[in-house]
Amino acid sequence: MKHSEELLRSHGIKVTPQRLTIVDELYGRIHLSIDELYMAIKEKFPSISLATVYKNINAMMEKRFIKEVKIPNQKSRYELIKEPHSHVVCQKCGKVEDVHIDLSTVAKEAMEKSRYHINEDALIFTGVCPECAS
Amino acid sequence: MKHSEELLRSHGIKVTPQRLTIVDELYGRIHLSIDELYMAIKEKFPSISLATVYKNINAMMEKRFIKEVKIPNQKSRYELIKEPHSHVVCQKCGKVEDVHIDLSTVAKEAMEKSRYHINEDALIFTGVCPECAS
DNA sequence: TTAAATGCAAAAAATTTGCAGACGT
DNA sequence: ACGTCTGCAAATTTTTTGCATTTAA
Repeated sequence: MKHSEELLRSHGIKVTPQRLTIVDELYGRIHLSIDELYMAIKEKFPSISLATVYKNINAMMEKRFIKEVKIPNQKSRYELIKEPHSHVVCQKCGKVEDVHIDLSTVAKEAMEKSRYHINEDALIFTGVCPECAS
Repeated sequence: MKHSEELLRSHGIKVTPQRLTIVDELYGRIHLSIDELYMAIKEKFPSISLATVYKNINAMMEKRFIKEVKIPNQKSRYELIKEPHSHVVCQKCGKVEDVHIDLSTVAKEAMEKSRYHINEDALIFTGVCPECAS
């Protein structure tokens, strides 16, 4: 069984061609905004409606297998949930990439200083990517 | 001269009662969404229009003395720019607080791993505040 | 067979714009 | 006096909703 189909099935959400395309797209490009997603899907699936994309993104977020990445000065993007990681975003070209950094130490410090019981973190670094730097 | 007036003046933006109220509001409550801001200001300044709030928030962001804080599962909030800091947000009551943590070590790690030249970070911890925990 | 998903159009929500009059410098 | 800001209404943009039809299980 295809990876994307398995993902939908295991989260108790109906497997439709539209949804498979959305998930496949997210496997391939990792971070996509609603309209990037919509346009990308329209190529493979011209009849899809924007409302369907919205409905599915919301459904998948409720089922907790994709999540929204809120990026400074950009539209939100969506990604499949995998192991915890942070993001770097290029302020020149807008590119977004994953970066794996252990945040347990800072999370511990945040708990001590804030007295909150922390269970998630979202860290986004803004800077200039190697391509734009050269 | 009032602190808020000085702030506007020093950023080359005209001092109006509406703007003073916006800045004062942000001094007092630290993190406010557009409509929290709008409603709060309406009390002191019933004639203010929502468009004015938007225009001013955008103007102040361009002048770089306030910034948007994008929070998971919530509307964006805005804050006056001060020394760098992170945020904790309570997933029960929605409260947002500052927490001061030194991120230079993780930023360095992000630079090494991503090869980006990092110059900003935005870190938000999600958890449960002491009040909601008890 | 049946509950859920799709696609459309319409509605609602969020944000921006244009412009005449008011106001700050 | 001049250029900017305000407030209103209208325009755009973004997201959600209702509903008839189709589709997955």
